[in-house]
This record gives sequence, structure tokens and C-alpha cells, in this order.
Amino acid sequence: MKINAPRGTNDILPPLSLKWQYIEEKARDLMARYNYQEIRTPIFEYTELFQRGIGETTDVVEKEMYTFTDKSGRSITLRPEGTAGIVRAYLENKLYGQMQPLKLYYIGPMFRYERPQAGRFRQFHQFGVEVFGSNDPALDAEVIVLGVNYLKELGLENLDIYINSIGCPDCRKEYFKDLQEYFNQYRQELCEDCQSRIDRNPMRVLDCKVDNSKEIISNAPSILDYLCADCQEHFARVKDYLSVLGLDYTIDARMVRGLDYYTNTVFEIKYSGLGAQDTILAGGRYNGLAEEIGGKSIPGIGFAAGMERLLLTLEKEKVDLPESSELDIYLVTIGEEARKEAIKLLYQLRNKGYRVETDYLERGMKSQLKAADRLMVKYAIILGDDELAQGKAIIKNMQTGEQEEIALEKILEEDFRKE
RNA sequence: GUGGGUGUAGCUCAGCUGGCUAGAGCGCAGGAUUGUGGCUCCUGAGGCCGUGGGUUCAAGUCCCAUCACCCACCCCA
Repeated sequence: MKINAPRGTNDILPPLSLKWQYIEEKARDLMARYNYQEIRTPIFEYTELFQRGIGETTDVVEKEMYTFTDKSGRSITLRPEGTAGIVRAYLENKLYGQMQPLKLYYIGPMFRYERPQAGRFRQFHQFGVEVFGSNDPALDAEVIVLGVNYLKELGLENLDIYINSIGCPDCRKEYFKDLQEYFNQYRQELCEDCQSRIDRNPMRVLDCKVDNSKEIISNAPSILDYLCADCQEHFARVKDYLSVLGLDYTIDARMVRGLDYYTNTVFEIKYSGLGAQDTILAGGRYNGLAEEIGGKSIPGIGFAAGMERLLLTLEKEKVDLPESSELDIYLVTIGEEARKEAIKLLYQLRNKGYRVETDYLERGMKSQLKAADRLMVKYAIILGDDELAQGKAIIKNMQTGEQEEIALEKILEEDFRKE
């Protein structure tokens, strides 16, 4: 019986893996310029971490986690997102003892048990950043701009940036009350899910796709009218900094995030044309999270970008990405004696830093040159028993077709990278 | 979890209302004066027609089930 990869997972094969490497390198390069350092945390954590961090009533925790019991009887969960684990690591390793703010990034797989569809998989990859130890609005702006710049540097232009502030627990207390009161008046007109959302987390109703177009929602009280003085000022300053940077954004007062830990600034970057899953990068501030999972009160902010969605977008926008790895030389050999000499040459050339390939199927010269052509090498070095007898080899320029003889001992002095 | 669509060579697909040794293009391998690629031409390999049942003289083609993939809902990156 044939075994397939589990549902919702993907093999990342060459040459696609080259594109992955490329977007990861871009991320690392950007991170260096903004002074973010990489952190690698476990792929699985104790289930409790996500329950407390992400929120018991979120869909992610309620029905999308890969949870199992290990041999000691503890409940383990494959991480569905990156932030909770990193906050845990920050607290556990007492990183607040280091110079603050601490700016971290990560790239790796996440797991959610969901029905796969366009831009959504059960194992997917995120590139994300987290900044701890500062509530400076300038950092909110930096993180947003960072996300935007990453996408821009990859060559994406048609992005929609949405921001909002969902305040702190203090401002939300009154807002929740009023919002519940408001929605309760129209309870019967809302969808079933929303009716239960009213009691559990009324802000979710605002985000409901089913009731989205209804007036009830557009006329609902706005969080922005409830922000306390501090939160108002924080949001105002974030917007100021974004304006200074010349960033175009839309304020969406109805934008809430599906993870409970967000406070104050939240944002999303979307690309229309991706299908239903059009958010490629999103994040926000989470000043209460560290405390929520049992640590000190530490402000934090971050974002995560979905790599699969990013690649999909780059594809749709027809952005040029590396298609194949470039080889410098293909070593063509004819005859057993020449082969022996060529094997030696092969390693010498590689040690000098050239990208070199040769034939391992005992093919004729014709086929070997064909292979060289398909590998798009710049040069072929032809070494047959005849040449060997004369202490020579042939260097063939595959672009021009020109070829010349060269003494064997001179080969390593040649520059095969020249145009 | 719910709905719709699709499943035929490595890839993209064609196979009308059930009937012959299941096809094409691309790709792959080999060849076209015996040591020279890209173009062209020739030849070849490769398919239990997703899987399991059923209807029928006969099923890739109809029915049922199952699995997978795609898309959407939901949710999120």
C-alpha cells in the first residue's frame, strides 16, 4: 500500500526549494539591518501554553490544535503559531535581563488542523518578529514598516495595509459591555455563531463574514470611541510615525484579531487576488501576554507572515525568483584513463570554489554535452583519452560554441567565472 | 465540521451517448558517418485510467462507497 504525505502538508521540492531559500535569505538580510536576532524554539510545547496564551475560546485552541499525550502522560501540542513559545522562552531564559528592547525573529513550521484550501495548509511556515520590553509607539511603527518593507523588497507593490487599535483591557471593559448591550438588541438578526460570540467575545461579531454587510455591524459602537487617554495617545503616535514614513494605510475600526492576546495596535497586510485567504502578514501588540502565561508584565509586539501565501502572491504578481542553481562547469569525459584524471580534476575545481558537475551514467559525449546544455553551464571541459595522451583538455564555451585546447596543468589557473 | 468540483503516462490534458492492442503535446532515454549541446527528424521506455465493490456479454466511460487533491464556508499567516 502506498503511503502519502499527510493531508495539508507539502513536500518542498527543487527547484521550488530555491525560492524558499531566496525569501528566507531576504528575511534574514532585512533582519540584520533592523537589528533583529534569530530565536529557535521547540516545534512542540505543553498544551497549556497555547491555551493560556492564545485563549481558550479561540478557534485555534478550540478545534485546530495538533494535541497528543506523550509517554509521560503530559499533553503536548504542535505549535499553531510562534508568539506564545517565544514569550515562554523569553521568560524562562530571563531574557528581560538583557539589553532591552529585545528584538527577535523566527522562521519555521506551524501546525493547525484545518481543512486545507488555497493558501491554507496544516503544516505551514511563518516568518515572524517579536519585540519585548518597550511600549514605544515608534516600535509599533517599526514593526509595521518592517513587514511592509519585507514584502516590498521581495517585489510586491499592490498591498493593502490595515491598522486599528483595540485598546487595553481597561478600555475594552466598557466597550464590551456596550457592545454586548447593542448586539443583544438585534440578537435574532445575527447568525448563529455571532449569537454565541456576543457572550464570549463580542468584538468577534464585528469581524463576522456572514453578517458583515448588515447595518447592525456598521452601526455598532466603535472601539476607537472607547480608547482610554493612554491608548488614544499611543495610537495617535503610531499613526504619526507611519505618516512620517509616508506609509499609506487604512484604519479599519472593525478589525479584530483571532488571537486573544492582542492589545492596542493591530494590523494586517493583504493582497487581493489570493483567494479567500488574502492576509499574508499580520500582527499587533500584546502587552498582556507575558503576564497571562505566568510571567512578569512585559510589553511586546510582533507580526507573522505566511510563507506559502507569500510565495503564492509572488507567483501571481509574476515576481522573478530564482528558477535553477547555476553551474560553472560540466566535465565531459571519454575513456577510462581520462575518467580517472577527470575525477581528480573535478575535486580540484570544486575545492577552488567552482560549481562543477560530471556524468555518472557512462553516457556518450553527445549526451554529456546535452546534459551540460540543460544544466546551463557556462563551460564544458572535455577530457578524452586522446587529450590525456597529449596532456591537454578542451575548454568549450557553451554560449558561443568556441573551444580551445589547454594544457592540463593550466586548467586550475583559468577563470571559469569570466563572462 | 459543512458544501461544490476533480482524480487517465513524470507533467498538462484528450478519450462523444459503455464496445476493439488507452492516445497527444511536453519531458525522459537512445539514434540521424563511428568524439561535440541548443533547432529539426526518427525510435523507444513509461499507465492495474485514485482505491474497493456493483450493474452489464462488455466499464476509463454508468451506480455506490472510500481516499486524495482543488475551491468555498468557518478561522487564520
